[in-house]
Formats: sequence, structure tokens, C-alpha cells
Amino acid sequence: MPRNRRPQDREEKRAEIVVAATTLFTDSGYDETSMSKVATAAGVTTNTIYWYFDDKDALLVAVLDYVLEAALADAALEPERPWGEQILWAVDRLDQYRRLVTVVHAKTATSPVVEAWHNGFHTLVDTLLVDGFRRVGIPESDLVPMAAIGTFVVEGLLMHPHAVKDRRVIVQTLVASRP
Amino acid sequence: MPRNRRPQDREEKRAEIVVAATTLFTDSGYDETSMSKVATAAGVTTNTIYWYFDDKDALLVAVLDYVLEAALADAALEPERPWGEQILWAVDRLDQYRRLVTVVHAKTATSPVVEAWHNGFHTLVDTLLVDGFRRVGIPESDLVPMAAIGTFVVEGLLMHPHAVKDRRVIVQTLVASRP
DNA sequence: ACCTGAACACCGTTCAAGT
DNA sequence: ACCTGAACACCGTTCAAGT
Repeated sequence: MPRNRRPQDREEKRAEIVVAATTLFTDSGYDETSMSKVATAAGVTTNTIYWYFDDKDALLVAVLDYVLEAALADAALEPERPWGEQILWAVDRLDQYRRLVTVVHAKTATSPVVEAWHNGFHTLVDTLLVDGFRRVGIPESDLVPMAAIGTFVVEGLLMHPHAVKDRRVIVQTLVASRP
Repeated sequence: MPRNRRPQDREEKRAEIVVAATTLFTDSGYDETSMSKVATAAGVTTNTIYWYFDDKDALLVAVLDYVLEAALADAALEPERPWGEQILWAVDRLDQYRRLVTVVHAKTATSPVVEAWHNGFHTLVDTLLVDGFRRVGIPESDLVPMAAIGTFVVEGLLMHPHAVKDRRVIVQTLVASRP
């Protein structure tokens, strides 16, 4: 058995746990999903999870990484769109992860590892929003506050259910607004 | 002992529990505060709390009501201000309750009683924002999406720490924006 | 290196029993 | 009506023991 076989297996097993946790966390919620439920869904024993992850927070971060990576890969395949459509696409794409969005904000206050992920996520989103607003002609001096407002609108739409039509009106109003 | 003495006592005892829970929930967090900690702080036994509240979620809602009522009473005492200053005052006033804001959003998905409070809160905030934006001359047709954006900005500022100065720039950009 | 059975301390909640 | 002691089922996490 070659030496590089093992790490391969380890990654596969780890991934199975992450996939199981993703489904449960997004559908039933983080607090509502016990480690033993994740274990059962992944076909392992509860404490086996602790061989792969430090604790439940670390498993959450792994789920967040997994979900974000998939969304970014999807985004790369998508055609260029008008700026408003781009934002709406992202909101639609992330809509299924509402429960992750709320739990990240709640856990950020107490879990350093979740807080770190949250910071990195906001840095990424901020970069994307600054670029987008620059492209539609927002003056350089207003880009930072506009990106902040954009972030809050995207998060707000993810945290509060809205009809697809209402989302559209809100986002169009946002991208059409000028300070 | 007159018959109306009892309800008085009951309210006092209930209020003591709410005050104790408010401090603990806002400072240490909801999940991090056990019912037994609330009980100790309030000088009662754990299960006495269940005589006054259905469960931990109901206690959270009582805390939310208490905190909101105090903030509204404060607001009534405040002088009229320019629209942007009004929003900034509210953000400053509610800043201490960041942890309540995040936990409300997280629990809304699973607790009907928290969800009901959350809905009521948004109805209230929406009314205030529509009025405010109308006063600064936003056309009637844009009031609804602008109020939604305003809500998301206020919540976003409460959920993400910002320097006071950055808050000001963001809110000023918001109120100066026109679709 | 990887996995498990059994335990630990703690949690929200309940309930029979007291006054 | 109000409060308690004691219990219940469950939780995240640990650890000695196995392979």
C-alpha cells in the first residue's frame, strides 16, 4: 500500500462527514443538529467526528468552506450579467443557506474560529461589491459606504424571506441609487 | 390582604427574572446563559422560572419586549433630529443589544414565539423608516424598497461592529441616496 | 493512524410534593 | 398560587482501550 493512499482516504471520510453535516445544518439548523445525528448520517460513531474536527464549531466552519467554495465555482461558470442581476443571482444561489447565515452571526460572538471565517467572508464580499459599484459608475469616494450598504442588503435578503419579486425591486433600487 | 395585592407581587417577581436575564443574555449571550444562571442571578430556583415563563424562548421574548419598550420610551424623550441623526441615535441606542439581534434571527427559524416577536418588530421599524424617508422627499413609489434597505442597514450595523465614524458615513450615504 | 464504548459535566424541562 | 428537590432525556466532549 503506497504511502499516499492514506491521506486520500482521510479526505474522503472527512468529506462524507462534511456533506452529512451540510444537509443537516441547512435543513434542520445547527443547534437542532446533534453531533450524534451527524455521525449517524455519515455512518460513523459520534466521537469519530472528533478525530477529524476539533469540535462542533470547526465542523460548522468546514461546512461553510464547502458551501462557499461550491457557490464560487458556480459563479465562475455563470456568464457576465448586469450588476443588479449579478447580485440577485448570488442571493438566489445562497438562499438555501439562510440558516447558516444566521448561525454564523450568532456564533461569531463566542467562537473565534467562526469569527475568523466570518471576517474572511466579509472581506471577499466587500471586494466583489466595490468592484461592482465601481463598474456602474459610483464615484471612488462613495465606494466603501456603498459596498457596506450592499453587504447589508444581501445579508438582509438572506435573513428575511422575501418574494422573488420584492427582492428584485429592492436590489434594483439599491443599484440605481446614487448618493 | 386585598385581592389585588397578589398580581402586583407576581409582576415584580417576573420583572426581576427579566432584568437578570437581560443582563446575562446581552453580556454573555443567550446560548451561553443557562436557566440555572438566570435563576441564581434572580435569586430563585431554576424551575421557579417555569412558573413565570413557558420556556427559555418565552423568557427571551420577555427580554426583547423589555429592552424595546425602554428604547422606545427613551426615543420619545429625545428631541426631533435630522433624519440621518435619528437613525444613528437608534443604532447607538441598540448597539449594546448586538447579541440579542443575532440570536433573534437564529431562533426565528425554530421558535414560533420568537418569530412572532421578530415579525412585529419589523412591522414597527418599517413604519418608522417609511415615515422618515417620506419626510426627506423619497417619492412614494420608492418608499417600500428604501425602507427595506434602511432596515437591512440598521440591522447590518448592529450585527457587525463598526467604528462610530464609519457608521456615520454609511448612514449619511444611505439617507443621501436617491434611486 | 484511526475508531469505539463508556463515561463526564451540563443542559432545558417536568412533576410529584410541599406551603 | 407559588415554589422546590429530584429526576429525565439529551447534549458536546473526553479518554482509555482496542486494531
